[in-house]
Amino acid sequence: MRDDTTIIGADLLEWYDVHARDLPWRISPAARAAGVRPDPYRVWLSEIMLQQTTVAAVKDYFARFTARWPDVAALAAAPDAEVMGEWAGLGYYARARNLLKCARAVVAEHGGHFPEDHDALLCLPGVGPYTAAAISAIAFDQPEVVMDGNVERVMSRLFDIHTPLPAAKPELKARAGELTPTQRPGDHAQAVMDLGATICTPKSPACGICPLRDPCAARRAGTAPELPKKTPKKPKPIRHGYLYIGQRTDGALLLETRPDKGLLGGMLGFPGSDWSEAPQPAPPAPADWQPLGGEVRHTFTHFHLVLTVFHSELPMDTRPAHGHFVDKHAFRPSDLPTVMRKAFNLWRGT
DNA sequence: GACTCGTGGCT
DNA sequence: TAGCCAAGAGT
Repeated sequence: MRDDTTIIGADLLEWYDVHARDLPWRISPAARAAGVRPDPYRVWLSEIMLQQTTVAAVKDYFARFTARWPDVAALAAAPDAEVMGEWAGLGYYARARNLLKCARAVVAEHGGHFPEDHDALLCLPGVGPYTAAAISAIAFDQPEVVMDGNVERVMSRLFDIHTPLPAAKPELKARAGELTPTQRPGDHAQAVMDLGATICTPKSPACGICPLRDPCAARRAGTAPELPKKTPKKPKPIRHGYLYIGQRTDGALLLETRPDKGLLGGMLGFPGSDWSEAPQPAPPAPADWQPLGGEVRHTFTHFHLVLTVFHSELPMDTRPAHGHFVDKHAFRPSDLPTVMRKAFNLWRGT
């Protein structure tokens, strides 16, 4: 039967066959039709990187990761510090910690192959409802309902749903489920996301060239640009902190590997105070610490941070209370998360 | 359901 | 400029 949802699905796939984005981790719809299957490892890696992260930001990281670790076994065997360093700058570092846990679990518990079963995928570290469904759909062509920000936006507009997020999620998922076909479910999932990324965009949606402009209820009602509704966000407080860049006489830098839990967990950084309204100075070793001119300003998801950065030369016999010295030639600023790299650049004058 | 958890680009 | 936004997961 050709009900409305079937027509929408067909129009979407027809559009996708022509307008699918060419992405490094993707099999084109033509190749897919010819029987080429995506590499589950690359699908998984891309989906983890793409969580709350733009395609543009992911591309270079994906290329470096796959060049350095071509398969899940290679990644599983990598030292933690190398993976965290390669992830530095991409953000949400729990993803990198879970990435390694997941790779090692796939090797240890699944013989180095990603499980095809949705529930088994959901048990893997860092794989939640979205990613499990995405891997099932894209890598294994299973008719799972893939719900991400794009799908939420497209569904809320297609059906003119004004219930604010996140309360609207169950209804939006139900609508998405009705549209999910049994034929080419993987391409369908990617088609909805491509539509959301290129046509049904958050601001100024290109309704005039949308393949779903006829059935779209929000287009008809003129409400597309204001959907989906969202519950208002809290204002971000300002926190302050002190950071200490110590350089030993031989050029080695005093750094610390941050604890796995919490902000920037598992990442390399300069030692410092807590980040709060009124932080206590916390030099990692007694020295003549001097403040750098200027401050480091950085905004995280839920607060603004202002760091006062101190620097000092440290004698060769320094035994720091916190952190460890990293040889001048072994240190790569690119191993630092962005806020720490800002402090490094302030010190070096860039 | 409410928080925590990064970053860079765009308006 | 300041806020909004991106293929969410874990607690």
